[in-house]
Formats: sequence, structure tokens, C-alpha cells
Amino acid sequence: MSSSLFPTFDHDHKLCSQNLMTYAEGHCKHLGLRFTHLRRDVLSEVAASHKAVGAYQILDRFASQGKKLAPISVYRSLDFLLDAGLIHRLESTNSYFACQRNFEKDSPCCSFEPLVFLICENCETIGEIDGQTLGPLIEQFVDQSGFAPKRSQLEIKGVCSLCQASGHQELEKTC
Amino acid sequence: MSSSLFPTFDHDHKLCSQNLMTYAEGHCKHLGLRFTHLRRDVLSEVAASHKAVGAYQILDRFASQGKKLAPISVYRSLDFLLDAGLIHRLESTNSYFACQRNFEKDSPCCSFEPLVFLICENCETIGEIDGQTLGPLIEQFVDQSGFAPKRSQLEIKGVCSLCQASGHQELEKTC
DNA sequence: ATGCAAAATGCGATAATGTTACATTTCTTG
DNA sequence: CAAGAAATGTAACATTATCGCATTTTGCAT
Repeated sequence: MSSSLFPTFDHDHKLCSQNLMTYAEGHCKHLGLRFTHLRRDVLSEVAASHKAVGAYQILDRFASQGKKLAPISVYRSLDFLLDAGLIHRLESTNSYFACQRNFEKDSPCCSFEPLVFLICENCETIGEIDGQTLGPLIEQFVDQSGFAPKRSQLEIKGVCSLCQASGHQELEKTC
Repeated sequence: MSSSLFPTFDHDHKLCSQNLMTYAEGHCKHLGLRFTHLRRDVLSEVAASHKAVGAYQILDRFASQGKKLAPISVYRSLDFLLDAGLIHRLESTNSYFACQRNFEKDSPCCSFEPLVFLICENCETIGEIDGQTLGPLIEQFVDQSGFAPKRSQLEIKGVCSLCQASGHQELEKTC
């Protein structure tokens, strides 16, 4: 079985991000990781939308709230969140977004299940797909050459269904 | 049918890169693209190995040959070569390598066939897999949410068969 | 509670990667 | 050959990310 997650236009994002923060809290506690204020604040900014945000965007948002940070502080928090599997990094755009599959799994995305991301080029929303079915298949191809895969990431750019339906006029979407 | 290409330890790399340059020449002529000296030289540097090289590495190599260039010159050539499908960009490491599938296809990698790259974390060699079989499969998953994919790239990190066989002692490989 | 060691954060500088704007040169085509 | 388009040169600058070391906070053993 596989599932595909692409944020819907009308989802309750306040609830969505609240759930995410609660999950992160419990997840860190469970693994003995320190979910500090800074890390919480950074995750909160990343999870504020389903778009990917850059490190300096996060810095700027903090700054506009009167919270002056050095880049390294943000990067350290981002690294922590990446390691904890709470966020992902979009390699093609040097930006970060919250993991949307926490609630589907016991542990965050970390096995040799490829990470699969859908990136809408119109509204910039990021979706995340279950890579469990793709994993063995990829492994099979790769194995032909004796290559032993450890981790992988698939970034797919295109247009989400909502943007298709609306004739590509959804750039206003805020989360 | 699908194929998987991972450069072998003992392949004739001189011939390999010669073939590539010859292909590039003909490919550009065929499409009416200008394969200038600079572009040729940049491709030649990129194709000098099966490792991915950074833009500033290329700059440095030129510099050590007495050829002083500005970053922008290298980036412009890289962009041309990317557009022509002669090289690929490894997003996870901001680096570039020569397309190894020119000879398998009429035209370079550009349809909605995912680009699939194998990256050996030991010797840094890059392999390239035919994504034709994976493409429809991915499309099928993605379509569940109505997402219309345009282009995608899968980067797989692991250990190549040679490095496995040699107990991970192949960092010396030069091409 | 107290003090110690480890972890996290602050702070300043700097490195690595990529781009803008505009001048000059080279190429193509009539 | 002339004119326009394409490519390259040049200098400055923007963006993304890291280093080294000082300071603060936290968890834990006593």
C-alpha cells in the first residue's frame, strides 16, 4: 500500500502545524533529544506553510519579530531538525520544509525508502509521497550494477491538481 | 528494457572522454548550437572524470593552466551544457558531471523520464541509470493526487560494487 | 542543592556558491 | 562588408553556509 500527500487548499493549517509541533515535542522526548526554544521556533517557522523556506528567510522573519540571530544559529537548528527527521531539505532550491509524513510512521523517514517530494512550480506547495513501494523497485534496478544504495531523494517538479484546475492562478496560497 | 551505467574501474577513460567530446560536437552541430572553445574546454574539464566537479574547481583548474576566468564565464558555459543535456547538476552537492547516456538515446535526457544518478560515497564516482521504466511508475503514484509531473531527479547515495569488493579502499580512483 | 561536564547558543569573521549590469568581442547572415 | 545577435570579459555584489572560540544553559552525579 502506498499513499500520497499533497496539502489541500482548504485544510486547517493551524491545526496541521499544531499537530506537527506536538508530534515533534513527543518525538524528541521519546528519543532523548533536546527540543529547545530555538529549535522549536525554527521548526515553527518552517511549518508555517507547505512551501519550502530558505535559512535566510527564517532569519529575516525572526529579525522582523525583533529576534536577531546569526545565520549559524538557524543552520544549527535546521541541522538538528533534519537529523531528527522533522524537516527535509529541498536540494534543488536550498530550502527547507516540514516533514508531512510523521503521522504515517512509527519513526521518521530514515530507512532506504526513497524520500519523494512533489513541488508545484505554480503555488510552490510541497507534497510528500510514500516511497515504500518505489524503494524495492529502485533497489532492484540499482542492484544490477552491484551498487548498494543507502539513501535517496527524488524531487519531482510539476503542477498540482488545484493549480491545474484553476488555470495556474493559485500563487496566492499562503500555506 | 532498462540499463544501468556505472563506470568500471578499468574502462579506457581517454577513449570515453574523447567519444563524449565527439558526440557533443555533433550534437551541437545537429541542433544548431554553438560549441565554442570555452564551452568545449569546460565540458572537457567536467568530462575528465566520473566524479562531479564544482564550478570553482573548474575555475581553479583553468587558473592553474594560466587561464584566468570569472566565475560567471564558467557558470554560463555550465548553463549552456546543462540546457544541451550534455552535463547534469548534482543538486545535493552543487556540482556537475558529464551525461553518460548520450550514446543510448537519440536525444539527451529531457522527457518525463526521471534522471537517476548513483553517487558512490566512497570513491565519488557518479553512475547514471535509465529512468524509462521508473518514469511511468512514478507518474502513476503521483497521479493519485492529480499532480502533473514535468521533470524530476533522483539522487541515490551508497557504495559502488568496486568499493564494496575492495573494502572501501578505492578513493584513489582518478576518473 | 552544588558543582562539573557536555550540549547548546552567541558572536564575529569568512568561505563557498551563484548572479547582475554593462562593456567588448566574436560570429552569422544578408 | 555591415548590422544585429550571440558570446565573452570585467567588476561588483548577492546568497548560502561554515569556522573558531567565548559564553550560557542543561543534565547529572555527588
